[in-house]
Amino acid sequence: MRTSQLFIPTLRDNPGEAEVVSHRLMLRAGMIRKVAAGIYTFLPLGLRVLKKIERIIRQEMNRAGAQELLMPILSPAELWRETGRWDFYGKELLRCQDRHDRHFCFGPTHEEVITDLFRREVRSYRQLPMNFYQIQTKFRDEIRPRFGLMRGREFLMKDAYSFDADEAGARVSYQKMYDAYDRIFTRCGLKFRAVEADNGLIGGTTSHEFMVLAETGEETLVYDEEGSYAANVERAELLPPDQEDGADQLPLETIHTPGTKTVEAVCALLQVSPDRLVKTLLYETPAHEVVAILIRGDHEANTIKICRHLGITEIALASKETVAAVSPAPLGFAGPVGLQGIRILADHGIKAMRNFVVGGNKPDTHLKHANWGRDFTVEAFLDLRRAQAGDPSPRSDGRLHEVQGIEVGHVFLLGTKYSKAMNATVLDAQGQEVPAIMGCYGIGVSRTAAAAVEQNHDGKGMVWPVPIAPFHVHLLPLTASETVLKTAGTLYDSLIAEGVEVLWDDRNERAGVKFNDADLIGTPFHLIIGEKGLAQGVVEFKRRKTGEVVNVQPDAVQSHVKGLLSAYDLPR
RNA sequence: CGGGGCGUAGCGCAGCCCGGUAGCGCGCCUGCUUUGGGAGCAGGAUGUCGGAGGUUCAAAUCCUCUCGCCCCGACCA
Repeated sequence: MRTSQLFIPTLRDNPGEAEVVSHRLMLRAGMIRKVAAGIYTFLPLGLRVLKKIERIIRQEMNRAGAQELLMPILSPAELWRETGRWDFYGKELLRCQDRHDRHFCFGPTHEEVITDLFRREVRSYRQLPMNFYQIQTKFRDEIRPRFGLMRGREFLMKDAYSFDADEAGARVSYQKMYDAYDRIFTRCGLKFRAVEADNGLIGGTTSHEFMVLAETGEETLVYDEEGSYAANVERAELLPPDQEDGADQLPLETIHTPGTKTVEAVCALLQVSPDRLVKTLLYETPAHEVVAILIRGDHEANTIKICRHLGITEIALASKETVAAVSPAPLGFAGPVGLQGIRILADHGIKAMRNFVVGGNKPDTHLKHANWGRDFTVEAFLDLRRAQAGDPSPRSDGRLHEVQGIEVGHVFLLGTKYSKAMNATVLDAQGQEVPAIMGCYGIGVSRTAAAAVEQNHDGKGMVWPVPIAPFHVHLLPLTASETVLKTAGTLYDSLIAEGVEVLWDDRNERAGVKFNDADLIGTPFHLIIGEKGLAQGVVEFKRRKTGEVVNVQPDAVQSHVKGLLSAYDLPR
């Protein structure tokens, strides 16, 4: 493709609207343009990347036995009412009405639509397993779209849904998808990690997230170097301590600690380390129950774990007013000793502690040498805190490490949540009607493109992994001289004939402009043709990622490129 | 939804405090020269100053309302 025939409006300056690197570079490289908050047009170059990713996904989904179909963007309210999600999904579900005042929504996901299809068409366990997928535009009316393609409202997603007659079959279907995802992101040329994840509101029992590793990722993952455990930090399990502190219990001491509201301040004043302190966090449930959570001073509470233990979906730190109603202590001085009428749950790290410091449950007071059991009663010791680097792995003798990631895929074993709600059943071998066991599997296609940039860029621009690069080779004739143009034309034709995707910068621009645009666009290989090289009978091949340059004779270019590309499993 | 910031030429910005000719750089158009890391010279085009009201002889500038965008938080497959 010639640059003169491809709309690539590159920008020299950083657009003011973009903060994160993928957003900035994709705008600058002329890949995307914003239409409204979280809504983008893909320009030709950006679309080529999406299509590459799509091709890899299609191949691997098909190989895994899934069948492609295409569902509508709009779906009728009735289906969503059946599962209760018409109300439950909240404002993220963008709704509209047609001319007959019938209610519809823009699909944020398609469990309802696919389950409706399934129940109408499939009768017998003999037809299973089945797995349907589509690559389609989704709409989620996010509270705050941001970071360009990373969290758009309209985005391209691959979603798949598996149906099985029994749990064992469902696990096989799940594993197939897990393996397919592993191949997909590997083939995309991305560094990623699959981690155990929280099922959240979608329900079900098992889920894994596929995370592209990037410092700018919003998600935090923990893993042990043995490879035995990797999880989203919000999910990461921590085992109870295996031994308790056997020290003698010392007498409780009251200490005057005016103005020391933070863990740091208390530790500085009392000359103790934070791991000798227990903080008392007062949370309020949606039903206005106040719960005290005890966490070691150097640890952080994990609200998702707290919610799971309490069997609720959301919880927030109690307001000043609520705190005042249950404790005479102002914020910063809450403590478990003498706390009346509310549940006290402790992270199991507390179980190993003796003679620790707690808030005094009254103004300007802390207590030293507090002990659970003697000074206050804990309803239960549970896993309530957020994992952090250095914590012991729950599956090995190793320690956990932390790394940032971008969620690009999520696989769920759903169970029967949707099939039961919508009465999607098949007859099993005994002639009994059983609800289908479902799984659902998503890949954010446009987000994968953005994540690839977050992971692969430098000061000059993007550095695309070869399999998803918009082009393989960027052909850069540096002058308009006859020999240079002739060589460029010949090489272009010979590479195109071999199926190599070449972007030929045929603009009458100076070398610097072409180099800078090429670096910005980030095509993996630059084929540079200049007078200097031709005088010595060579053209130059530059690898974008390393800047490494090799001279090649024009005759040898075709085989050289074939050699370079043969190292990759390219989508066809 | 809470907090913060920003809307002035295609892009990046200045001007606003202290009201009085709408500017700079890049880009764009024409011509000539130039051509290995964002060229030079000469000439040229481009603005409902986000929108609506108000104050004023006079509003990009002051006031009120509104719309949009970005960032932080809450939230999130």
